[in-house]
Amino acid sequence: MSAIRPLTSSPESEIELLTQAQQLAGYTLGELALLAGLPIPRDLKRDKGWTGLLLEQWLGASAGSKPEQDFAALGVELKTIPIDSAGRPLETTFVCVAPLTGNTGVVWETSHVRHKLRRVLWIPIEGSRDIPLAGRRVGSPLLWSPDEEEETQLRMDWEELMDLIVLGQVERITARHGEVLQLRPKAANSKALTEAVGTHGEPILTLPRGFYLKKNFTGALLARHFLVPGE
DNA sequence: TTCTGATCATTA
DNA sequence: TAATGATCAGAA
Repeated sequence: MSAIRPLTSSPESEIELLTQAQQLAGYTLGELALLAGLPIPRDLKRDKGWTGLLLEQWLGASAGSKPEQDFAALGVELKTIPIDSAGRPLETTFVCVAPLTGNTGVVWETSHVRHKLRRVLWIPIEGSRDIPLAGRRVGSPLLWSPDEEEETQLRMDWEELMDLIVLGQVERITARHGEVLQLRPKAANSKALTEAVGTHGEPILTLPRGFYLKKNFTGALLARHFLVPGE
């Protein structure tokens, strides 16, 4: 019997990472915050990224705002995902910012979306707002890579959205585009603007956008993992 | 009740 | 401003 403790350096293998993640399953966010010496906010209204940062610390992710995978040496991205009592996602999952300029000739194979999602460590976490933040439990982790079907779904949506961006239609894109991947604002507020391409190829200013995984997609991949007998 | 558009904190 | 970490909250 040994106490759990945060990894102080980056894990050197997927096994080490997954093992540590499995150790955290069942603990509450309050317990993990206390053991890590982090203050617990009352709720997430002004600390939306708190859970993600807490788990980063426990798993030895390279902290900070580097445009890299969380575990660069392993090629693994960490994602916490809030779930309801039935294990279904409560929120969409942010993937990365969408490039709105300089996209002539871009292809799926070298896209940021594909790179980010190549290998993901999913950590489900109880997210219902009627559970106090400190009482929310961490679930069993899932180390995932998209299968052929998932990759096809992602590529189709990505190509549709990127086509619209390249053609100057970014402001006509809504969250309803895409079956599993959607484009939505990703900004401090509605006044934060970035450069994009207009209808006639001219530069325009518009809201920064991000790619998000829709709940049907993440819900299915979690369900596939947790419903398979013998796993 | 769900979903889309908007928003919050922090670090370069 | 843009990148990281995401959830909020009003409209549908």
